[in-house]
Amino acid sequence: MKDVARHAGVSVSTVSYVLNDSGPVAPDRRSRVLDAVRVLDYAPNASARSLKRRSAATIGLVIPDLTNQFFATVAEGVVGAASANDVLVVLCVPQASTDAEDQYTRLLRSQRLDGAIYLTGTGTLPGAILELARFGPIVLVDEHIPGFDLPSVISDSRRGAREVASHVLEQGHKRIAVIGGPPRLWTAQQRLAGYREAVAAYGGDPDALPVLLGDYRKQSGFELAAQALTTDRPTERPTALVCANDLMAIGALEYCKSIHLRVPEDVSIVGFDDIPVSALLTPKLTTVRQPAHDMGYRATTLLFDLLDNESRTQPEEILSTTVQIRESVLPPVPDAQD
Amino acid sequence: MKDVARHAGVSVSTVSYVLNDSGPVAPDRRSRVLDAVRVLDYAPNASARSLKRRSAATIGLVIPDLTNQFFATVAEGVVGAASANDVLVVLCVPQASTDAEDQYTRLLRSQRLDGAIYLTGTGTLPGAILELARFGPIVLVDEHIPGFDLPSVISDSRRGAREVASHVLEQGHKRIAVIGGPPRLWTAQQRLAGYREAVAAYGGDPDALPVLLGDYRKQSGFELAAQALTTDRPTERPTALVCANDLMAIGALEYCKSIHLRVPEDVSIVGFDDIPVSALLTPKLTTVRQPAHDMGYRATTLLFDLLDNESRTQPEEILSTTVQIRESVLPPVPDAQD
DNA sequence: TTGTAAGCGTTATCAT
DNA sequence: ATGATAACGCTTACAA
Repeated sequence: MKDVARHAGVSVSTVSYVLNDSGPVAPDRRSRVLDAVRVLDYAPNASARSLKRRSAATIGLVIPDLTNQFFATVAEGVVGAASANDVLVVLCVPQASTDAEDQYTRLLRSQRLDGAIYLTGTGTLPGAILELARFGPIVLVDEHIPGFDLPSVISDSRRGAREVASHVLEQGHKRIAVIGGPPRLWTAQQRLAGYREAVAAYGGDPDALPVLLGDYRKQSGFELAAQALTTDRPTERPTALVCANDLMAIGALEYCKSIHLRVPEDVSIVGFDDIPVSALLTPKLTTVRQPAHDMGYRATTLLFDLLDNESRTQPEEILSTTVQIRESVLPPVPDAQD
Repeated sequence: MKDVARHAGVSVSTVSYVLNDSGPVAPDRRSRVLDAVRVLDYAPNASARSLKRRSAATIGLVIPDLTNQFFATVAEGVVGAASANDVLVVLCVPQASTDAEDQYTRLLRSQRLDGAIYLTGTGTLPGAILELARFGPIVLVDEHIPGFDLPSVISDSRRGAREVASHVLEQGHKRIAVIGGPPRLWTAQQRLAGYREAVAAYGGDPDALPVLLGDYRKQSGFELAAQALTTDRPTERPTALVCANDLMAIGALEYCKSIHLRVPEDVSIVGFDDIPVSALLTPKLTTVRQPAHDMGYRATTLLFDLLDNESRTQPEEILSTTVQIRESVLPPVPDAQD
């Protein structure tokens, strides 16, 4: 930078002024500086800048599983919003091995990260998140810690769940089993609540709804489907499986195929998330679309608001979900033969 | 840090020595320092450290599309290796809009990134990569620029391609059409070469192999399948579609379904990559597995080698692929009726 | 409008 | 073995 100053015949502060528009500078000198920058092919040193500014223009993105396309899509939204603001995104994937949240607090405290976007999704304990939030702004995506009003962007899971369950009930299904998500996750609770609302609305007893709890992964969908569909009297077998996310729905679908139960003829299945593969399955999965990209994008702009305005913007945004009706649901066959 | 020094009754240099094991320090004083660190809950400032050390302990990961599970899996490998070395990974997703590679060179030059892992995949022009490589070490994953020996981790695409094509030929298919990838991508060339080798090995004329070139995306698989399967005389319709990646294979599969062509009874399809969804499709896709996670991991350790040893380690690693034989291939039906 | 100089929090050199 | 002290490259009062 000194070189630039010398080359342009001005002082370093002048160079800084033009580089940041942070001071008045005569037009001719400004262009001299710009020229020098170009000639010397100068790039400012970001570390020095961060040191001075006490901010690294970098946020963290905590994501439990990149191969889950819902998360991946959120991530693209985050990166999109961040790079539009010249902010870098560092990828944090909590390894089961190392206790990771501790790492992130260190990252926040050491100024390497100005804030973070946090995606839970497979049951991280909220304690870690709260710890994190003490040291810098963090915004939650599709998660909410009851009692602590952390900023977050969520989708209207409850309504989506209610609607998709209503769709199933509307088709005439009476014996429905739910494969829910990890009970400590807010989304899992919301979806469950939505399902129950639907049952109640159709005159059923929400508390009688059979619920099995999984971990949002495919494997648990498979296992819980096995459990749900294995019954002494076949006439009591559920005719529909309502799954709290697509991955588990896919697991359930696989289980059905493995025992030659036809979907949707023998058993209907619905999921939640509308990850890209869901429309590729046979049958195509009826599910609830979450605006994943948007959620990531909005979460990030919310984080930026928190970062530079002290002025609290609305700390919670709710985006809406839409039911995707596809092939995996059909009216149940009459009870008689089975 | 001054506070820590004061609290421990030592000088800042001693604190630095302790924190970095960078100098001799008496055991008692060392523990006094460690205590002070704990008491004051001190975390070193990373910006200052980078400024001094001229390295940010951060690498870039350039990835064209996170929702592609092959890339996502590579990314997990990268993050795994990086965090094992206390190095951060910043996510770079080239937005079509902004000319992105320029951004990355800035990032490298401004010391925010020590190096980068580069995944092409949909045809970024090599020029950009070379430009990048002038300013810092970058390692390519699953890509190779002929003539420039950039460090890279690749999988043995050609062999995988040869093997999967052989499998198809072995089943008795005579009329095969290839849906290839972007011609400027090395992987696309390799796979094509592999297919041709297989044809030659089976006594066919490799140059007579019908090849349509796509862009590795689902949509182009759909369109090219349409093109390949639309022929005046049905007896000349290909009985097998060999696709250079799974996404295009999936597109092809969708096209077949859309016109009620049964897979694999009417037409066999194979892909490449073995992304997770491929085993979920109906029929399950026969494909070639690339060791994606490993590729990311190894690429990253290679990058670290380049970073601290000047000693050139082997600049190109080749990992092996394995054909996954599944349901989407069957022997062709005899020509007569169609 | 422009330049001088004092930090920002580390690390590393050099005396002690 | 330990402690001053000078960088590292930038921003920003403050002075001119």
